[in-house]
Amino acid sequence: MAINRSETSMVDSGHGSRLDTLAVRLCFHRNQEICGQGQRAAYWYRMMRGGARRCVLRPDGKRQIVGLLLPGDFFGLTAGEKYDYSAESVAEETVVSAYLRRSAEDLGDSDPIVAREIRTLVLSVIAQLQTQLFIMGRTTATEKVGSFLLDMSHRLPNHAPGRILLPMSRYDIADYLGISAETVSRSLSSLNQRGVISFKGKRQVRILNSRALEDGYRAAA
Amino acid sequence: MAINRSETSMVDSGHGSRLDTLAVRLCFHRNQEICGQGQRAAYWYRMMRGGARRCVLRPDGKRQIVGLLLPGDFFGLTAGEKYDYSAESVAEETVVSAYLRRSAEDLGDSDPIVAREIRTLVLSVIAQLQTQLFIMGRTTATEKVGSFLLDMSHRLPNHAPGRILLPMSRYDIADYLGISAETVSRSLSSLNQRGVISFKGKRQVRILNSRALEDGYRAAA
DNA sequence: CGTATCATTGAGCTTAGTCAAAAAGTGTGG
DNA sequence: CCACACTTTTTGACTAAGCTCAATGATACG
Repeated sequence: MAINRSETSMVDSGHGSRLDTLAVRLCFHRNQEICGQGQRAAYWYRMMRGGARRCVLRPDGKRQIVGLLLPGDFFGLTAGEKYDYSAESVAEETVVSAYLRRSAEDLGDSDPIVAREIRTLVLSVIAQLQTQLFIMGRTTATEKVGSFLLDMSHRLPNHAPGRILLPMSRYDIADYLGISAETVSRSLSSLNQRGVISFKGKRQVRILNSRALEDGYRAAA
Repeated sequence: MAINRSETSMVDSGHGSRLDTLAVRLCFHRNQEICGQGQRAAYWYRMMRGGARRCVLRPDGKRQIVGLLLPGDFFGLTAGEKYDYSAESVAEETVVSAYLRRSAEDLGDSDPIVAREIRTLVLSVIAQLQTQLFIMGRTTATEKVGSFLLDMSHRLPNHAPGRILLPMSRYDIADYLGISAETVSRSLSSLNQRGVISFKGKRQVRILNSRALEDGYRAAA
């Protein structure tokens, strides 16, 4: 509550979407559950500010992060009746819009324009998931971290180009990329030393050589 | 053409979907391109028989497999105007249904039931992608291969339970899981020796202990 | 029967994970 | 404002997992 520097971005919700008339605004602190795996999927959500991790519980009890939700991202969309993952806020002052699923679908039935809007929105989720698969399919840890940073720089458009303020911890990044937190740290240090990125504090990153990140920069010696 | 033992499955296309009236049937040999990254996305597709790999070309020139398409799977759905990946058949006698995108969307505009059908179909693609992310997020190679086999056994429902006929090569599996082909082979051999799976030939796998695969079987000693 | 592709196995090397500790932030209460 | 506890991040040393290179078996196809 008593945070003055609110550097997280806010999505413009007033772009005239007919769906937005259904939106209800929800606010969360850090590490709060927005929706839970197995619960009835009554709402669709859109991240408006802050961020969240999408996690599933594995049979062996460990949590696995299967996505990061940033401003603009829709989530909680499922074909079945239940959410197939949980979403937990990673930042203070996380704000999401909630759309009652039933209302949204009814609106889609009565209005083809809304139906197309929903379809486009769902297709954008697919595009995001495919990008994530691409990142995770990269071979070395440094490549993954590099692709991750590039993706973040595209999905967090609020700052100056090439400047990123990461809303999540190294541990979240590690679980997201399927590597250890120590390796994330080492990769970042390596990229920093080589002049590919630079830091201001721990969470603010500046990309100096995006080409090197794209090409899958291999640490030589 | 001259293959008598056709062990690939065929999806029942006659479940009364109104979309199916638009379907055009296309047949492919092995390693043929069904749709290409960057081409105009004029069609939606559904795999009916055989299989395909979904690949993207990386900036460094290497291909990366970001998905395997099996009977029942829809693909080629994109928010933008172009396909963001290529699809290449991996089996002989691969059959896909093609739906002219414009027609499908028009039909969705005029018929809310079709609109919901499309939405459900797109949401099922999301579920599939999430499963894939879950598999790729597993830590060890043997866990990935194990999860992969389980996923295949669910997505290839044509055979007796626990029996899988893999339509793709070890190399395709390797690229799909982001590990080397040798490691795939070693993991399979290890699972075989430990009695978790068994082989009949190279491509036909039987799952003997699905629990061990789910739990993320760790090779001890 | 020969050739090409696919699959398995081995040896050595590189990468990343694990365990451990130190350093740098962050928040709280005195 | 400072001391303290707590979390996050970095770094180091060691270990283990998986990659590369290479050779050997299978399998399919002409």
